[in-house]
Amino acid sequence: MQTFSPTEENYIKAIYHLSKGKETVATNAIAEAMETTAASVTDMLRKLNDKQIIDYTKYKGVSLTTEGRIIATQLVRKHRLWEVFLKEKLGFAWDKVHDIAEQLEHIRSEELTERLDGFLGNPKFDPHGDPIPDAKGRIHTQNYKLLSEVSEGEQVVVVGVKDSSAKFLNYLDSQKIALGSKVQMEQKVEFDNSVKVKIGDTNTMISDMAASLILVM
Amino acid sequence: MQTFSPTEENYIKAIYHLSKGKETVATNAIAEAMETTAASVTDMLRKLNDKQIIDYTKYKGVSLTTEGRIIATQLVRKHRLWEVFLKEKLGFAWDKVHDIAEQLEHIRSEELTERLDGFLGNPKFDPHGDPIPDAKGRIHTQNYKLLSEVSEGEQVVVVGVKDSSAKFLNYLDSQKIALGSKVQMEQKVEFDNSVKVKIGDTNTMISDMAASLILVM
DNA sequence: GCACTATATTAGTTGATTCAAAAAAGCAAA
DNA sequence: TTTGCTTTTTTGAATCAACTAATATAGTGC
Repeated sequence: MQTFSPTEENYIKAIYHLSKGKETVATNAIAEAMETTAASVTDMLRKLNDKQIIDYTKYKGVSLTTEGRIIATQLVRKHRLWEVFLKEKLGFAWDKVHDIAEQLEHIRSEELTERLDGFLGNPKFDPHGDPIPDAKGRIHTQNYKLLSEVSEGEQVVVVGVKDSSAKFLNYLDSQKIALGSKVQMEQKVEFDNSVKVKIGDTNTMISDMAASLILVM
Repeated sequence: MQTFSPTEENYIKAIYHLSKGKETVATNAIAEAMETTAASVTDMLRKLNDKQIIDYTKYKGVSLTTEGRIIATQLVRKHRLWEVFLKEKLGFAWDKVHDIAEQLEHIRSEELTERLDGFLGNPKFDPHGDPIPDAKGRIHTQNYKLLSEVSEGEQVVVVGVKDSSAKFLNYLDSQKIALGSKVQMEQKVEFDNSVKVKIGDTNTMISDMAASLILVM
């Protein structure tokens, strides 16, 4: 299996992020994002094209190949998992985690990534609220919604949280809310957007703040 | 503050480890340790000498300067802290942690190191039993001894453990042994090397296996 | 001083990354 | 379809880190 230098990986990531929405990414767009010149980018594009990471046609922009997309999502996965670790476990402020994660994402060890994921409780979102791809590179944002968005009468299952601090997890514990819990939306209070839900046989009030951090489907 | 490439850092670490006991380290010794040629080493020595990391006199071998020694111990500190993390938190086997720590030790962030240290409970030893330098680079091996080495009648204070797995820490908890606990050695049993100690007002039997993992002074 | 070993120097290679300047391609309006 | 403009590519080269083979020199034990 071929490996990539940190610089190559950063190019791959940049192309991935710039691809959002667009079919192809322009050379100049990459140059701007990487704070370098178009000439350097063209150089790297030829290299990544040879390695079959991108589909590159001169003057026509680039797109990631399937393999390129896998590499990119794995980088994003690692980056965001490390961000969760830095914030939730080491207590870094959420705005300080990015730069260190930028270094940590280049550590090469699949086993490390998977063990870290498990250790963190398979988080679905990083401290900035961005979704974390799973080991296969899938991001399932669209399937999820927030508990605060569920309609009255609807029954849903808890699949994740956007905040995995000890404080919030303890709160969930005390309310008997866990991953996999079946939750029935009983009533939505207009006044403060809090919600009344039924979990098992008991009714519980949950504030809007908490309900906006609980992911369900 | 000047920074160093991973390769430079590896040279510094090698010189540090080869300095054990000796006054100076020979070029060839470094070449062998780094699996390279003496010529490459000489190159790097000149470079590190210019950066004031080592004292280098041609044909006379090298030694680390004070600054070099600080950098080396910080690298060792980071390496061993990450090893503890990988083993105790992520559940890696002790013989698998070295290679990944070899990568992680090059991550640049003092705050990361100090927060990691705190998160791990300021461990004094890595999974191989090697001592972890503190933030100031000090290694206090000589002050410590194992509980199993204490003489009858002696009173000591618990300052660390060599195994910080949940299993062992739970055991210590149940025996009311914590960091800072005063322990009086009552009796050493010759048959199985277990020890009888007094903690507060209560007497407890501790097996040789456990007593050999508890650091006291 | 001789022979041997350790070390240093020289001169050059490789690979990664970058860039300035010039050329080419694409594009769109006249 | 020509012109003018923008974008992109190519060219040619520079830099840097790391390394090495071959050669020269220093140190050391006898």
